[in-house]
Amino acid sequence: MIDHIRELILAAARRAHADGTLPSDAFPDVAVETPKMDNHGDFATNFAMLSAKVQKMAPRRVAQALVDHMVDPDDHLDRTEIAGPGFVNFFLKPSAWPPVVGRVLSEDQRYGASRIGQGKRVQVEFVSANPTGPLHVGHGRGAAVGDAVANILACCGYDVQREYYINDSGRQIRTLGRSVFLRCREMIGEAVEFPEDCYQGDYIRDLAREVIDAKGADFIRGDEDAALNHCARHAADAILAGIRADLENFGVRYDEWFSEQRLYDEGQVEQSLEELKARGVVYAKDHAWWFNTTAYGDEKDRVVVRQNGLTTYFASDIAYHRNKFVRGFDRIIDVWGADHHGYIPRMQAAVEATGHRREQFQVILVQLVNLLRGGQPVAMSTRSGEFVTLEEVVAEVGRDAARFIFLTRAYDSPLDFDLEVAKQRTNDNPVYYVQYVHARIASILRKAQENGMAGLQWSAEAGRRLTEAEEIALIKALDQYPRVVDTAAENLAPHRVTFFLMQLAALFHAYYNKHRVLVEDPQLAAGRLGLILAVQKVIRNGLALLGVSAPEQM
RNA sequence: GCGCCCGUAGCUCAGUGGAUAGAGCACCAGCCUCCGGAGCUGGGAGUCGUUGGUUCGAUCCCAACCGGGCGUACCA
Repeated sequence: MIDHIRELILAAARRAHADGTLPSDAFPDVAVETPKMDNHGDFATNFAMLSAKVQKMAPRRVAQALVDHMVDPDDHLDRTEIAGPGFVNFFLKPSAWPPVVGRVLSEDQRYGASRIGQGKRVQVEFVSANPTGPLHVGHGRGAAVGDAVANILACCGYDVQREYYINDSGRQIRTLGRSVFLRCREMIGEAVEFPEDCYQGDYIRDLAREVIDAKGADFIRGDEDAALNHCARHAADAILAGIRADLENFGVRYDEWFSEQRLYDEGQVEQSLEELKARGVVYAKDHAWWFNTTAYGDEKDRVVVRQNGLTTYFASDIAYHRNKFVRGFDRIIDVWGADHHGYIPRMQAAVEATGHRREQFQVILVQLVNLLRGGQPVAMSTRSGEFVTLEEVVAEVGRDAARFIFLTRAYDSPLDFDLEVAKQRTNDNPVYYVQYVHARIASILRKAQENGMAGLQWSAEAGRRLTEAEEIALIKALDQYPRVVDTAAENLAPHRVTFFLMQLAALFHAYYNKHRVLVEDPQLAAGRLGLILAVQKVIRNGLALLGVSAPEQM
């Protein structure tokens, strides 16, 4: 509907320019909004205020020119008015709204989809936790955000790929191997001092037990390098398998699991460094190689090859992001924990230095999760080994509740996640509030079947019977949904969808409590059944974007 | 010190330059012979951290300051 209003405004402006009322044809981007107050109409535009300067006319006179030239072929407008400093307010006839229901019903699962992505290839890389320990709740938030962003972009016409980057080389894996190896030696009765910089969690002991069971105590006592390597490989493989299982259980499926080691094996790290040396942005100093990231806005240059000849993590990350573009993505999005924000400038430098535009690379910085139980903080520390894993959270509160709650905040806002609240089936817990609408409508539809009302079909005639204020309010909300999805895509902000769904759910519950759907009058019943079916479809579509199920019964 | 994020109702948070700033929770008072009460209706609550600036118009953009979080490795 909003696009329709925009067309009316633009057409009126063109007409006004054609007959000389408006001197300039330099029209601003037509902004149409839905005013907060009912007495400001269903839609309003600030066209006149934005145009005043270029038209050299007072805003209210520009507004008058628009109103005078407004043509309404569909007969949707009840009236227009000029208000305040120069707003043009549009009041629609009630009859303008019901056709929206018909559109939702016919577009069905496609309702809300758009083509703003123009088929551009975009990659969303998320979670990418090092395979040195199980996923925790923070990773869960990143997974929920990344997956939902990918869903939303796909819905808006982007060609989306989901990727997990596996940090399977480097020091952390060696530390992991050493941690397991030392626990092995402990278990076969040797006195060892377990260093603080090793991984402390109980899962390390479990892995050590597996190694001993498979290879025997003599293997641990034998060649130390061989044992260490085996421990590292076994631990990394086992932990990665666990991560994959956790994510699958969380409803996240990746298109690609990309190995860091592969970049080394294929010589891509070396190749990208050589390219950067050739371009003169990587230089030698103090027996190390440095990337001139300050030239791209970083606060200091960064080492890519250390004095000892080993590459840094940054070096492989340069190669990795170069590789992403080589694979043909127009745009790449990384989802990181907020504690990595200091890393952004050097990564932007890498993207630009490898010949791409800064806007082609975006980072979603997800703020931390405060895990609570009954209002009390739950201790979370990887070092002490005391943390609540994603797997445990999902097992306790369920996948749907976890995903929904992760998406009830803007990602740049810290999130309190209370386990007790998350598993409660009360209105403290918004996921059930929304899902309940879907189930309740399903129940009404079942009831309609039983009552022999299944044959009632939506029609324009039935739509004309939808005149109650609550019905118009619901339809207006349905009408806004496609714009909500577009805005969520433009801002990479899934919580917009979450908030919309809670609002739509509230409107439905209010309607339900006030009006009966299954009434005697067949036309009215047909109209109301069509309306609630449309609500159900939008709830389902929206929940799907969030990766949350839409149950028929609860 | 420097950099990034955040300061909005008692609490948790929405609000990507528009008119009189919203929701949930909490608190108080009501609503089930009727399609699912995991629901609904009504009520109070604010110098949008402070001060300047840009603008016809600022919670939103800019600057400075105050307060909180995070980061500031030849770690990953």
